[in-house]
Amino acid sequence: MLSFKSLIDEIENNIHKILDELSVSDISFSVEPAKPGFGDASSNVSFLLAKQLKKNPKEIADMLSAKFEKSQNTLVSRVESHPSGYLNFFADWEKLNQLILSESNLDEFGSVDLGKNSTMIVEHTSVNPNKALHIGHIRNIIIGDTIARILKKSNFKVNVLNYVDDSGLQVADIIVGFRHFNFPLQPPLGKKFDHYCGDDVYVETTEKYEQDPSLDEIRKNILKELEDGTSETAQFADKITRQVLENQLETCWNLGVFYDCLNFESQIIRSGLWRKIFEKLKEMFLVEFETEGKNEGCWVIRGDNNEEDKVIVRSNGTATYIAKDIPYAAWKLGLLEDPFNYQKYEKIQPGNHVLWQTTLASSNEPKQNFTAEKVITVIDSRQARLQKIITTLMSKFKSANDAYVHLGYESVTLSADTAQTLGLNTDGKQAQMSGRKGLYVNADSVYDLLKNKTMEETKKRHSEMSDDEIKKIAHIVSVGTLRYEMIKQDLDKIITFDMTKSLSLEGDTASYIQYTHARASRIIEKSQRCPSIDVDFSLLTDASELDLVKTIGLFDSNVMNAAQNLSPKVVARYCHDLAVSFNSFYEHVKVLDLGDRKLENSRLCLVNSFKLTLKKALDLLGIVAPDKM
RNA sequence: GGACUCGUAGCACAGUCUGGAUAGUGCGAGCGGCUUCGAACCGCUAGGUCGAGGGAUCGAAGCCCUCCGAGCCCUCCA
Repeated sequence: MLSFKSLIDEIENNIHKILDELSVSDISFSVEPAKPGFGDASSNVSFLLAKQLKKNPKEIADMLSAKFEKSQNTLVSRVESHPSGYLNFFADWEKLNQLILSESNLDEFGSVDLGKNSTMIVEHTSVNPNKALHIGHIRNIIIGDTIARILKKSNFKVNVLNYVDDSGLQVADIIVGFRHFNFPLQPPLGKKFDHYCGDDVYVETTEKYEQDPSLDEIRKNILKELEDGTSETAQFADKITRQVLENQLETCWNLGVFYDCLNFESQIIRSGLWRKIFEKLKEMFLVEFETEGKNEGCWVIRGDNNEEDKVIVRSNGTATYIAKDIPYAAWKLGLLEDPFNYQKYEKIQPGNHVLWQTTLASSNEPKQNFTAEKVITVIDSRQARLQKIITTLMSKFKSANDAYVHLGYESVTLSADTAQTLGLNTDGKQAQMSGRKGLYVNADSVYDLLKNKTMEETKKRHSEMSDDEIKKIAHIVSVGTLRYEMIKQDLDKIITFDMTKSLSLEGDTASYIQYTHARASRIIEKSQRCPSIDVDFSLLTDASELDLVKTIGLFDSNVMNAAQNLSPKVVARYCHDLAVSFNSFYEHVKVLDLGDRKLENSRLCLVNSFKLTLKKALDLLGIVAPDKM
C-alpha cells in the first residue's frame, strides 16, 4: 500500500542503515507523522541513542541528520535537527502528492493485511427476544457491526453472528403475561409487537411478581417447559419470540446492520452440545464436584486467587446461565461437531445479504460453516467476570490463548434530564436503564426523533426537494448521527445519553462529517468535469492542501490501528480529522473559477481523492456519505 | 471486604497500549466572518497543579507503588 506510510518506511529504513553503520542495534525508535510546525515526520531516535553514545540528543541529531542527507532519499527532501533533539523530516510533496492521490483512487485504498484471510467470528446484538431494542443495545450492535467492517477491511474473513437468547427467564416472563394475565396477542393499534412486549407485557408482568411472590412458582414452571422443545408452551413461546426477533432485526437493518447467521439458544440447549462439553470439562478436570460446604452437590469451576467458585451445575442437576455459554463458545471455535442444519431466514435482509439461521430439523439447504479460528464476542463489561471464565476455558481447549476475545464496553446511562422525562427523579445524577422497570429509551423512537429533526433541517436548505428525497437524506443523516454517537468515544467510557444533547447535528457529529462530503460532491458536480489523476501534482503547495493530502494518506495506518486494538473510535476520529482538514482547505483555497485550468484540475483531483477516501472511511462506520444534504 | 474500569478546561471527550518538542477536539462563554465552490461551516480570545502523593528515568498526562473519588461486578438470577 502506497500512502503516507511509504514516507515513514523510507525514513525508518534509512535510519536503520545509519544505525548499522554505527554498529548500534536493538533501538526501537519511532517515526511518526509530525505535529504541526515540525515538518512532516519526526523521529525520537536521538533520545534513545543518547545513553549508549554518551552524548546529548541534540549532538546526535546533528550527526544523524548529516548522515541522513547522504542516504538514498526519494520521498524525503530535507532533514532538520531540532534543538530539542528530534529529527524532523520534510517530504518531497510533488512525489508524495502523486503517490497518495493516485493510490486513493483505487477501490482497495485503506485496506491492510492484518488477517491474512483467516477466519473470524464477530458476535454482537444477542438480546433477549422479549422487548424492543433500546439505546444501550444499540451501542453493542454498532460496536459489533463497526468492528466487523474494520476487520473485513483488514483482510479477515468475518462471519457475524447474533445469538438469540430465546429460552431464558425474560422470555418466560412475557409468556407468563400472555398466558396468566391474558394480555392480548395483538398490540394496540400502531404499536410494533416488540415495543408492546417490552413496554407493556414485560413491565406489567414483572410488576405483578412484586405484589404477589407466589407467582414465582408459575414463572419457574414456564421456564422449565421452555427448555423442553416439544411442549405446547415452548411452541407458543417460539412464535412470540420469532415475531419480536423480526421486529428487532428491522430496527438493526434500518441502521445498516446485517448478520450472517442467527443462533438460537433454545436449539443449543436441545442439541446436546452441553452434555458433550460437560464430559470434556470433567475429563480435563476443569470442573469439580463439591461434596461439602455451601456448594455441596454442585459442579463448580474453581475461582482464581481471591474469586469465589462458580457453580455451573446446580445440585438439582440443571445447568446455570454461564454453562449455556460454554458449549456455544466452543462451537464458535469449531471445537465441537456441528449438530445444526441451516436454512435461510424468512425475511430478506436489505441489500440481499443472505441471512442464515440454525435449525435442528432437516434442511434442503447445504450445510454451512460459521466457525472460525478467532472469535470476538461483544458484550458489555458488566459480564467481564463470566466472560473471563469462558476465555480461560477456551484457552485450555484451544492452544492459541487469544482465540476467544471478550470485547467489553461500558454501558449507556440516561442523563438526569432524560430520566426525568421518563418520570424518574435522580437528583441530578445519571440513571442506569432498566428493562424491567420500563426505564429506557428505545432505539426506534430515537431514530424517529432524529429523522423529524433532520427532515426539518434539510427542508430549510432545500425548498426545491421532493419529500422522498428529503426523507432519504434525513434517513442517512439520522442513522449516521446515531451510529457516530455510539462509537466516537472509547469503549470503556460510559455514554450518558441525553435526548437533546446526544442528538445534536453540529460540532463533532456525523452530520458535520457528512456535510464536508456533500461540499466536495458539489464542487465536482459544478466543475462539470470528471476528476482525473493525470494532473500536475507540483501545483498543490498550500499548507491546507498538503495537510489534506497527508490526512488522506494516513487512512491505512488508522485502519491498522483500529483493527489491532479493536477500537472503532480510531476510525471515527480519522473521519473527523479528514473533515476538519477538508474544511480548512475549503476556506483557504478555491477550486473553481480560478482562470487556471491546470490548477483547477489539480485541486479537483485532491477534492475527489478526499471524497473517495471519506466515503470509504465512513463506510467502515456504516455511515453513508451523501452528495447533497 | 475482593475483582475490573474510569478520573485531563465549566461540561463531554482525544492523547496513556508504544515515555520525549508547544497537552488537543467538540459543546458552552466572548468577538468576528455569507452579493463569493453550500454558514449542518470557518477564524480569533478566554479557560488546564492532566484526582493526590511517592518512585524508577536525562525526561512522565503516559511506566511502578500507595492513597482518594466515581462506576460496575462478586446468586445453586439471567
